[in-house]
Amino acid sequence: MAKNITPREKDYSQWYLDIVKEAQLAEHSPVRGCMVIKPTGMALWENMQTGLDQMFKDTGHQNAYFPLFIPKSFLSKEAQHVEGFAKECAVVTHSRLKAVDGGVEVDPDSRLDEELIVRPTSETIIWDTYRNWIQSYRDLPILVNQWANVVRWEMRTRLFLRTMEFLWQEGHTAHATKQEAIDETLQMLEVYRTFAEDYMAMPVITGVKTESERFAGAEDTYCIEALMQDGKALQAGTSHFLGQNFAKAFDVKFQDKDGDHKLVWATSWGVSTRLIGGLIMTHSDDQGLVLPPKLAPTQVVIVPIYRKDGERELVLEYGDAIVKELKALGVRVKLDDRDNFKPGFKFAEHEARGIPLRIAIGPRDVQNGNVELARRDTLNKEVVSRDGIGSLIKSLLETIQFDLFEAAKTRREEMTSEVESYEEFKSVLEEKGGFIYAHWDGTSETEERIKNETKATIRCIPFEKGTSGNCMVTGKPSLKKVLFAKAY
RNA sequence: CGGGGAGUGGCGCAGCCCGGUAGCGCAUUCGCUUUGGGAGCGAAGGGUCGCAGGUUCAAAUCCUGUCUCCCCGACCA
Repeated sequence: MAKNITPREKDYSQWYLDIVKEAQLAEHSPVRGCMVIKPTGMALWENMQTGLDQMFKDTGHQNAYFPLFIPKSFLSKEAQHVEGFAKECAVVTHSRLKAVDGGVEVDPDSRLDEELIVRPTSETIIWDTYRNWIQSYRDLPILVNQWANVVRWEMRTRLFLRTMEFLWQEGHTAHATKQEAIDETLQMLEVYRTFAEDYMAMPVITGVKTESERFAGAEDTYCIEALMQDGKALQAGTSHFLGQNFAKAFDVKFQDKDGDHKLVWATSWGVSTRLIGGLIMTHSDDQGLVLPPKLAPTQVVIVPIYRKDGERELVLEYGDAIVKELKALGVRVKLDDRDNFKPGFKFAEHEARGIPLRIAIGPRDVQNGNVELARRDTLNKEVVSRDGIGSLIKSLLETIQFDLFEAAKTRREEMTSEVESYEEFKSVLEEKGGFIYAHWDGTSETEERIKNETKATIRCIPFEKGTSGNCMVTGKPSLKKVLFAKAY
């Protein structure tokens, strides 16, 4: 195991990869562009799933599951949608292999009449299904979510942030009215904002995407945008108002109270394992991963310290009692009783894995009725009384959760600028990076020009109120400043 | 898909230029000593050198092809 996580500054990518590796979250698979999520990483994702899933249920949604394979013809039904995804699809063309001297080859006789696409997203197959589910206004709304894997044949991949196959959830809802669909879109965006901020302790900016950044097939794409420690933005979640595009493409109509047949209004929304990448880049430091208590698979680890066998039993017994007490309070706690590692090694290892709180217990502590408590986020250590440890830890976990969010928010604010001129924009982008608010004339041409010249994109048109002014590039009128950044 | 770098025991690397039976550190196993910030000594096990061809008496090393990974671009959650 490496002694240290690599220093940042120049080598942010390497720093990121080292954290993923040292924290045992995931590793590259021999399969091109794919990733193996290790048990520790999966435990983290499961906690995220649990939190999100509960929020979906609380807002009236149910889970369902749709096929992995999508007939090619489905994908061609919505013009914008095809254009967006056609270039990155895995296609199944055959159904059999046959043995050929020691190996296998694709059996040419098994060619499929219609190729199957491995879903890059499920709008098409779901809307094809919804057609049969929806007859009357009484069948609406349909509020369904699916937890699934999807495949996008990306040119370049990066662990968690962009892999060929990734895990996600995709919500797909159908509504009788436009307003109801828009409300749903915004409601789910708010769910994502709440999850990012309250669970992940990752502050986000909410807003709407420009036309060029919009989801293929959507009328409006809303998003949450987070800022990573290297000053690059990460699109952490999207919620789309799909209008009637998919209803038209898949002929999904319902008979309304007034007897008229009407097209259904749609939304879709999703977040993926990319959130784990965002979590890593939001909080981690040079000691490794830092996890917010609400999501940490293990919230507290107890490290026993001893010299002689008698001491080992003594501290383990002391530690066991604390484990029981914390478990009874619903704290996820582990006692690290491995005898083949020294305490110092364990300290470093648990820090690299991001466990929010560490309790060290030596004979001295048992003697005095104390424990040593160490916070992962601040790396501060203090000796506290063993009595009342349960309630202290409960409140400390909450404090850490809160402090992580505040620290991340402060970092983001330090990395956020507001500029008036294009020159200023370029120099801030060059020297500081981060989020930059600037006026823009609302055209794709200007947006494209800025992107080509600076690599910065419009992350979103924020919901926040702003004042009008003039586009920093063309001088044309602008209603309010929009959010720019270089992005992952 | 363009430009750059790299694939050698589980991990990190040396060896390659100049061909001659594969080495170091960490990890693993065993023993003893250690244990309040990544332990020490001794012994042992483990590799068709990414893959496929070619040159050669002989290939990790030279040649050709191919796959994968990393970094920078274009594309994207």
